[in-house]
Amino acid sequence: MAGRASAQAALETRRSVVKAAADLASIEGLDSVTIGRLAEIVQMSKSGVIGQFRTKEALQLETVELVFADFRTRVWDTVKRFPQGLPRLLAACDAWTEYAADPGYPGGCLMTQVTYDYDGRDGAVHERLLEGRNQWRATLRADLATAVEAGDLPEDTDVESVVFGLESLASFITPARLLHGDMRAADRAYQGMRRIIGV
Amino acid sequence: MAGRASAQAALETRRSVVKAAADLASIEGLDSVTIGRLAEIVQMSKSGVIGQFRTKEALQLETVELVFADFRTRVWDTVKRFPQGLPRLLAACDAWTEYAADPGYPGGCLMTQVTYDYDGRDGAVHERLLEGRNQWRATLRADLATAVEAGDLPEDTDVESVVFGLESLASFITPARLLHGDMRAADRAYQGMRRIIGV
DNA sequence: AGATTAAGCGTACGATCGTACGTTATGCAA
DNA sequence: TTGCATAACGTACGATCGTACGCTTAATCT
Repeated sequence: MAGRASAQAALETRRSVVKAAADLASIEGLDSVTIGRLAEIVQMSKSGVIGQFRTKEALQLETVELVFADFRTRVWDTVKRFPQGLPRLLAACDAWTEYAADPGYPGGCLMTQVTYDYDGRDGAVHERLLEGRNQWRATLRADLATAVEAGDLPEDTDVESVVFGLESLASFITPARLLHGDMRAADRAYQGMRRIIGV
Repeated sequence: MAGRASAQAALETRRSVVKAAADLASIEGLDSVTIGRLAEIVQMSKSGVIGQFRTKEALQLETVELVFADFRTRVWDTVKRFPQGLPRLLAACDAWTEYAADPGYPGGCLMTQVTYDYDGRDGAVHERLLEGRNQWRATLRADLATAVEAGDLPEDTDVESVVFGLESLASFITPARLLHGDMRAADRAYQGMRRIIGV
């Protein structure tokens, strides 16, 4: 059996490949994902796999896009209706830690994995990652600023350092679970976030 | 010029290879370090490089050993003379964040890199990493327990969650520096640690 | 219906991977 | 001085890497 030219089927293929790439990347890192192993997983030929993306970097970028989409769905969409400020911030911390603890990938939170993998490299993936994270940071900053204006947080709150703290705590959930077997990592992270915020 | 059988020279070779491996690993991760590229860096043949270690995993393990040795020197040795309890804990946080911000490797703190790289994998590196980190966690716990006993910290301090918070904050210094260009990451981490500890 | 487009396959390529092997040259002990 | 241990070399191996190319086949469009 050879190729079928249905555009819909092709889209499904793309998705299955990207999903497999994300699963693999969550364990071993995005850049040890290999066309050959992907082909084996989705039961296709190497050329069939790469043909969808033309280049490996394009596949990696699409995988990163999936990560952001997941994060948006699981975290951002669940809190965007909260009133901006402290309520939304706390809801975000809750959804965030819960997502990091159960991201739906076998090797843990892919957002975390990709962040630590590409922080020190150059290239399109690094750039896209930075952009995506900055978007999230901006909403955190906005909520913090609103909370300060509303008087829910002290006037001298160091917004930038609080953002740093929140990102730190969320990012350590995966290694705490996988390395130390800490099954309460999400709770600890949320608890820490409240201390960092000061509430 | 061919081999010289001086044991001392061989030791120097080992060290230069491991050092190069650590430098490379700090940027791209320990397991994308390649015998061939190491050989190129230290100006030796591939067989000369691997001959020192027999297998690549042994080289990786020795690299991890270097990481722990560095951490011990830069962090532990500078605080071990402090009185156990809150004083030593705070001194440790100071040395720890400073180390993470300036670890002496081009791609950032190698301890962090290896942790996030091998947390979800099996094998000897994972095992050794876990053991080494647990050792450090034990001293943190000891200082926290002593601080509680001494009345420097509240009775209901959740030791395990505090340890989680400290590790989180220290581990985010590298990505904050490399990804977001945050040059005050170490300060933010130290500041966050004090909030987590509650002092 | 026939023509066009594209999905997926098979094969091949040059590189590079980790490792094994035998050789050469050196330092140290007997 | 002779002999042994070993550092480092060169070469070779089978695998796998990412990518390029042409082919077959099926869906879509005129």
